[in-house]
Amino acid sequence: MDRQANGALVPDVTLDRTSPVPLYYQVATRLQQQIEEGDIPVGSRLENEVELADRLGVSRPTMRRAISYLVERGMLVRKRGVGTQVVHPKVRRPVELTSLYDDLLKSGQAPRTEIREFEVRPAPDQIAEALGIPFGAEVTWIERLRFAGDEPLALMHNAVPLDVLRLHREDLERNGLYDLLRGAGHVPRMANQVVGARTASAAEARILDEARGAPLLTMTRTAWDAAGKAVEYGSHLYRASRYSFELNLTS
Amino acid sequence: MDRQANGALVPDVTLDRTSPVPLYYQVATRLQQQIEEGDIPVGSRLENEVELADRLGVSRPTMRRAISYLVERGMLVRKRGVGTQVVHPKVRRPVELTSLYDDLLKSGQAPRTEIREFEVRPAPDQIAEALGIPFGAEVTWIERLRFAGDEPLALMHNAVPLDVLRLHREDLERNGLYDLLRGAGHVPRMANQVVGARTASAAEARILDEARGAPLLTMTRTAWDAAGKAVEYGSHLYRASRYSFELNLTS
DNA sequence: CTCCTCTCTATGTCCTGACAAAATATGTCA
DNA sequence: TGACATATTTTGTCAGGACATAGAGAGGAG
Repeated sequence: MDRQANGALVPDVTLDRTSPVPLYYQVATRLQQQIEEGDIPVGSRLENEVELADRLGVSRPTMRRAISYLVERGMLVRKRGVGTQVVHPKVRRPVELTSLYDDLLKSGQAPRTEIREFEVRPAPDQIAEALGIPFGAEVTWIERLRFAGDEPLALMHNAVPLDVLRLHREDLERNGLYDLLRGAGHVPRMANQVVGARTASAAEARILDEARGAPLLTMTRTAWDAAGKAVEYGSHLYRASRYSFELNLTS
Repeated sequence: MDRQANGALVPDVTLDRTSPVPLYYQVATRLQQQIEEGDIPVGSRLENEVELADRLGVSRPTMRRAISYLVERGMLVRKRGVGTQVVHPKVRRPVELTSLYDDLLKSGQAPRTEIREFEVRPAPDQIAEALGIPFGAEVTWIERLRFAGDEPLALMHNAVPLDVLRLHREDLERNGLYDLLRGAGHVPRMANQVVGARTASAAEARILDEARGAPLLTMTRTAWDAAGKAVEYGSHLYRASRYSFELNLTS
């Protein structure tokens, strides 16, 4: 019924209409696989939407939605009147919102964290403003030192509003802050970051095992969940000799 | 016909069906205005899709597309079975891909650029690899010093493949590099950036009017156009005392 | 031979209609 | 009164059709 013998054999259609996972998503995933495996070479044009939809046995809107999904992720490019092309694989991931902990985990280095300070106290005005909470409202204030292997990598300061998450020191020793936030249902979804640089003070140098005057990367961030509620403020110092930020931007 | 007297007055419907600008976009723009002007308060729930569509005289898919557009831009949040909410205004712009020149223009400071070097020459291997062009292929190589007001701000090095754009020194003196790229039809759409820090060498310090050993922000970037073609490689140095990167991340 | 126009193709926009699923509100029964 | 089942509301998914519009190439006129 949904198979046509138009010369070439139709590759196994793996769509499952009884599955709870949306059709358009199944189609998109299937397309993505074919692209990543090289079945559809980089730079080549896809079949046109109508034929593709026909061949897979879905409607054109569904097909379009699948393609749109991959276009938004930077994998395909559409041109009206021309067709849809596969773009260079080098640029396929948009910016991600990860914590240093996640970054280290992915790169295979064993992250270790030393909690140097942990207390509940009123937020300084500047931080209260960044978080959008009343002046003087209480937050959990944390100072942590992050190691990669044996060497210190970053000195991190965080403030978490009490009504977002009631932090415990033991949890923080085992998990990254972002994991805990996610677990509490406050998934960080948007963030504003400012990245700068300065030289290390004597105290900072001692903690980070650097020379005084060594260059440091600074990063301050406020993160919000999907509902727009501020869930975390952070002000971090990274050893520039050991760390840099990598970003993939789009648009 | 398309106006109903259901208690409150229907605000002037500004949709123009003869206009070439898509209906869904007109609707989205209109919604965005109402949100930004506070007509629809932060945190409040929108009318449901069906009623909204009815009231504006468009179909539900069109209405959905308009809403989806604003959801993707981080302005609205949808929850099935609940409704659509306006999120906090603080987090509404995704990452943007701009050049320093654009940044300065927007912030009202008069940007000035001094071209210190300008030549066509074979790309160093490292840069050729970043651009994905053959080793030894020729590029336009530029060194520029960027001023904000009277003070130097950044020392910038760029490489542009010859087949992307045949640069002229005079053009570059009047326009930002990204403007020129856009004008040539190679709109930068994706980029990979690495941000780090180091201290200034004696030569760099002299050029940037800093003390030797002063902290500098480093940024190297490769940018691609929509078709995945690499259009620019850049390696820049910023005075940390005068500049920092601001990023808005999502997801 | 060059330039214009026309046609063909592919994506872009928009509609109507329908059912599914999640979250909340309501109602019923013990 | 309280807990469970049910109804309602709202977004999510999907179909199929219609017309608009941009890009590219073919063909004809000068």
